[in-house]
Amino acid sequence: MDESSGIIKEIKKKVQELRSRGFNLYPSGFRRDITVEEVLNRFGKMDNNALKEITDTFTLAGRVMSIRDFGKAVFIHIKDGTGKLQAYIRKDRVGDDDFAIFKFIDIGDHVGLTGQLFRTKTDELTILASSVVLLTKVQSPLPEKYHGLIDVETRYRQRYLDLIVNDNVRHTFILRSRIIQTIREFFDKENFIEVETPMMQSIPGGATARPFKTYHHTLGMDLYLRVAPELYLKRLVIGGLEKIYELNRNFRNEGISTNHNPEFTMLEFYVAYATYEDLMDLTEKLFLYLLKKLFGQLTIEYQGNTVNFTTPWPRISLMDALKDIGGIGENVLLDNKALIDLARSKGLEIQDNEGIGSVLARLFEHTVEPKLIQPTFVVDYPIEVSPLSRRKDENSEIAERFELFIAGKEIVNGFSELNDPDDQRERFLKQASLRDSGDEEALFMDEDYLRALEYGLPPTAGEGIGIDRLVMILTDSPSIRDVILFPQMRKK
RNA sequence: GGGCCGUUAGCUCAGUCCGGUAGAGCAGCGGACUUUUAAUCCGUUGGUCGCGCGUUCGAUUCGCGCACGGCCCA
Repeated sequence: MDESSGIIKEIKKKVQELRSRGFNLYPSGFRRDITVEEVLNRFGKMDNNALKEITDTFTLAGRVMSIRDFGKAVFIHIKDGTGKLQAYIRKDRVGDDDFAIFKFIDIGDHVGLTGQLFRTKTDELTILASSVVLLTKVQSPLPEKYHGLIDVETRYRQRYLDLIVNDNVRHTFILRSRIIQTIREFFDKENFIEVETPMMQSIPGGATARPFKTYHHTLGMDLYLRVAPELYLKRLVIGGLEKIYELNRNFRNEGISTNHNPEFTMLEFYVAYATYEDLMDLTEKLFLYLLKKLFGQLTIEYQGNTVNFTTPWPRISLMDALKDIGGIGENVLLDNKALIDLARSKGLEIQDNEGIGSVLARLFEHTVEPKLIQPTFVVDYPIEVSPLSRRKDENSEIAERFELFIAGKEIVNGFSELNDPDDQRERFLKQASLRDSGDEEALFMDEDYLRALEYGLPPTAGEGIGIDRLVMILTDSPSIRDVILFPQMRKK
């Protein structure tokens, strides 16, 4: 314990000194009667003459963020959950004893203050303390006030420090909360109900992704953390819950990058008696609601690009996107061997038994996706990469499916649901054979889900929205770790 | 999995190319100061230079390996 650095030793010395004087460094029961934000709202525009009329005293609490010591008087800034306010503590106001104790204060300590408001010479609204109490003593120093905390590793591992020191981080997570709240509000208004389905599943399903595996001791069975709630939500539609959504965590045992965290937040929603085209309309409506409510405008800046959400958004087929945006010639698109050669020449690893639908999808990811800055729906995905989607009536190799791209990122995946149990069984079988040949992302055969489909899933459309990526775009954050409070890190 | 970069005081960073056991600012500590706000002024403490091995008389510096992190690629 005593191997701590000099600065920590100094603080611990103060702690000992104060304790030996019988001081409680962690008292309970202090109550504030106003927050910084309320002070600023009520008195932020008053000049000193107006403030003199206010004879009330106020009691605030907050963390000490800076100290300017003048001997017999001290200026500090305190910060509470709503803002920052200066306090002026004078020996002749708080008394010799309290002032002597106050001299032990460190940056980072929580204090309670009572006093009246005034403006300083430099016109800053300030509370002139008539009493000061220590509410919580820090025993570790805060990062420096001016440069803040920059080291990204420390910011993620000790997010509390990041939040204390970096106001923009705090704003990002407050905005994240408001985004999620507004999404729920939208779906409530649209008469959806929110449901919760299992995170621990005996057969993981709903997305082609490698799952995390765990074990239930009492039941004596393997369980998987869900990669998607999809198959359970469709069971509920079968059960007659016609408009539902779930907004919660998914887990995928895959790499970590600026766009991927092993656990991430997903919104999925389902509408009975609707098609994927209806969902594209609903998605536009949702985004307009979010943008207007949160920003009061339809354009935002993301990493130097202006993104304009004005509807309608273009709807372009995957093949057209490859041709017009990816710059791939029509003759190549229609020639399987040429496509595979092209993909390999771009550095993609294509297995010999890989289907052409998969090659197309991966070429799309590589050549088109990063270029889709403005909101764009891409439609008509190959059936091969859409094992839960309904086939188009006019082309059985194409799915009634869309994805939405914004700022070069896949944000949304939606489709008309496959509700033919026989077709679904065939798709599962195809996935199972992929799994047998080593594809750990392929879907598991799910007899229980097939049984549910036998009872009749009405024509239904469903959609998933990656909430973390959406929050990235709406908060202008370059990495998913900037919008997840505690991103996954290696053990140190 | 591969490539590149980083890891030095509590924080933010120099120094390392060209080897001789380290500096600054802030923070801290002591002192002065009752309207400052990156307060100011005087003085001052603080380091297993990420870890290990190697080369060398001598390694924070050079080499190799490892750990953690970042960016890019797969």
